[in-house]
Amino acid sequence: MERFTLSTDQYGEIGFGCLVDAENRLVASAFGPSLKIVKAHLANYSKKIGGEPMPTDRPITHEMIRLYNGEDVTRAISFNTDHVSKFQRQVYRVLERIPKGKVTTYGRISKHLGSAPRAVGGAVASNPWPLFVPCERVVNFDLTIGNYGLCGNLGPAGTITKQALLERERVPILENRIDKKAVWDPSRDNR
DNA sequence: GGACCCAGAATAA
DNA sequence: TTATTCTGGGTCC
Repeated sequence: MERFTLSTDQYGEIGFGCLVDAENRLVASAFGPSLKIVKAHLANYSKKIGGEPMPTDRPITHEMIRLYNGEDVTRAISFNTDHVSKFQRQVYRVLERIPKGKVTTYGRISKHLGSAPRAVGGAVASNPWPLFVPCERVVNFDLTIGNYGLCGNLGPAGTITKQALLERERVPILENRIDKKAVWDPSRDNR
């Protein structure tokens, strides 16, 4: 049984939480409409991968709130990737390269990786590090916002949250649709 | 292996 | 523009 620390924070109505391992690597993060939901979600995740969370305070949730507000983190975050598949890691590596203020589509990522859009959708949906890995920057082929899961729950609240996040990152949005100018292609820009 | 899942894409109207 | 159909690939048992 691995030991993790669970730190949580409240910012306005929103609850934030981070699961961190003994080496100070981020195992998972979550945010949602209440602290209770976030705690339950992370406790459940921890159980799934065979860990035991101990509550503590860590400044990492402050970094999370910065990201939520469309700001940058103040230090490098290292991730514990032990519990995600190889394919997921490939997808997340692409997500991390999406510049702030830009978006890409499931189809573009799948073409870049030689995979299928729905498979990418599945991988993005199971992103353990929302906000730290910017899964909100992936939208539908037709540039509508698409879905966003809050603690694993899909629904209108997720889409509203996703749009708000993108707006704070200064992604141009015209009537529920991303401006074409903001589209970034993983195959064209190999920084 | 095989069944089932997916936060998509393409097509038709 | 919406509704329907078709996908391929990943994951879990």
